[in-house]
Amino acid sequence: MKVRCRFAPSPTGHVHIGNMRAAIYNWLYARHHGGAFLLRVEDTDRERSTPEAVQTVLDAMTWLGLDVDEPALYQSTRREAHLAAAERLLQSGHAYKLDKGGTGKGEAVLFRMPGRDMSFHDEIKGELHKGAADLPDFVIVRSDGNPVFHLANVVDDLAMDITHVIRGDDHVENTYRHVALFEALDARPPTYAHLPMIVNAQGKPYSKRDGAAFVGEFQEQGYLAEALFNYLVLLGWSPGDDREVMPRTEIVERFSLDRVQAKPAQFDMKKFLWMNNEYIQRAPEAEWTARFRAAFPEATDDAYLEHVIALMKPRVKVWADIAGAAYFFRETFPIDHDALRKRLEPAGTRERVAALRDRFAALASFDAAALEAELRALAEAAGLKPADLIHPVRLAVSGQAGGPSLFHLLEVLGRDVVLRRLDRLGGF
RNA sequence: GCCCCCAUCGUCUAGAGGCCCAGGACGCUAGGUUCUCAUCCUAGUAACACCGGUUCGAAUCCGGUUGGGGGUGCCA
Repeated sequence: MKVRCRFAPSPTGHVHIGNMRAAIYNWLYARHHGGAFLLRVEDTDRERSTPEAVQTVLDAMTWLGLDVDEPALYQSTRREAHLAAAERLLQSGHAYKLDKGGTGKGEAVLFRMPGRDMSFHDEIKGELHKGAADLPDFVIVRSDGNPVFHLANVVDDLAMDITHVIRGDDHVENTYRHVALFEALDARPPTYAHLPMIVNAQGKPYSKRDGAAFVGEFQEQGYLAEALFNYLVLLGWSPGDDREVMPRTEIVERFSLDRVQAKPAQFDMKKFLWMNNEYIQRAPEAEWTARFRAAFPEATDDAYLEHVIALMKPRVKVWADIAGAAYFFRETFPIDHDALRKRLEPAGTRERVAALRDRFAALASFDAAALEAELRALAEAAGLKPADLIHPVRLAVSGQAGGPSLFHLLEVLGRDVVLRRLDRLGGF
């Protein structure tokens, strides 16, 4: 039988990384087995399930490259099917009406559990059991006539011909109900796999308070989709050897549910940042160019841009870091005043920088080697360490305490810009 | 409270009775490279939760304890 997996989010306006990991695992399982990956939008909460909220889910999936094989099924269109199933269960004696709790709100439809101990196989946790006493009947249609999640979920999985349900740990206990529902509907339940949760440093469910928790935030902050994909896959699964940074094709090839952990995993921002860096450094040149152009529309000189990228690349860990290269393109850029003050402190520094400026102005060729020779010569003549000149010059031209090799930086900026910024030092 | 699940370095994990006085990665620390920052290189640090069994032999099997997580809705 062909594998059919699904991702069934309720659109809330945000896509939590825990949900996205479930989507990724479903996608991987389907792709590994040459099956189908489907999307079901559980949009029965009309308040929150706005078109924008649905679009957020779609965007997140597109960004991470989770392609869907069939048109999405919107649960809100399925109400009649859900109610028909309830009616069928009523007819077959698997359900009954009751004013549960005597609320006076009218009668709800309750599903009659089998009244025996139950068990099911979980691909991650193994054989799970529960006693009949802990499996009470439950509502499948509210007294207001609306179907409940459990009913809708099972009826839709049936309609979509789902073979494997890979979802969060919070659904483990629901699974007994779902299995019973499938059986009462004369259907074979799908295979289940419950993923442990993603937790924070305190072991509690990872939330927005712990940092970026939604897919959209990672995208906005300049992380790479492939890095997030790779990191999320490794959060609870490993291929069994020491491979970590893997191309997607390899992950698809090696993925299996039996290597998924049964315990919660902590999201480690440090390691994710490392992972992101692995990917960003390998990003195609065209991507780097596009990112720089987007950040600095004034970058029109291709050769110049190429030089800047070469200098900045190892210092960019997240696309947002590109903003730190502003001094290459603009005359107004952030200045680290504390560092500048400190570097200008030693007596005579300004004068020596001014002298250096004049020497730079007179240079026959404004290249890194010549600049370095000139600066070192002046430093030696003044009885200083090269660093005593390098730091103030760096602050003067870039506003920053750190950055690319100074002499290459100066060469790329060019004589005019460098001289102007050194002159400007007098104003500080 | 009751039910279910889980338990290897700080973190993510390898390990399915001897290959493990436990391996890799991130982190951290110390060196190296260097004009700074980042990168890079080298080394180091650090774990089988605890107590009992089973066995010639246990991180691996069993029981208990402790700790953690999930569930316990006419929410999803």
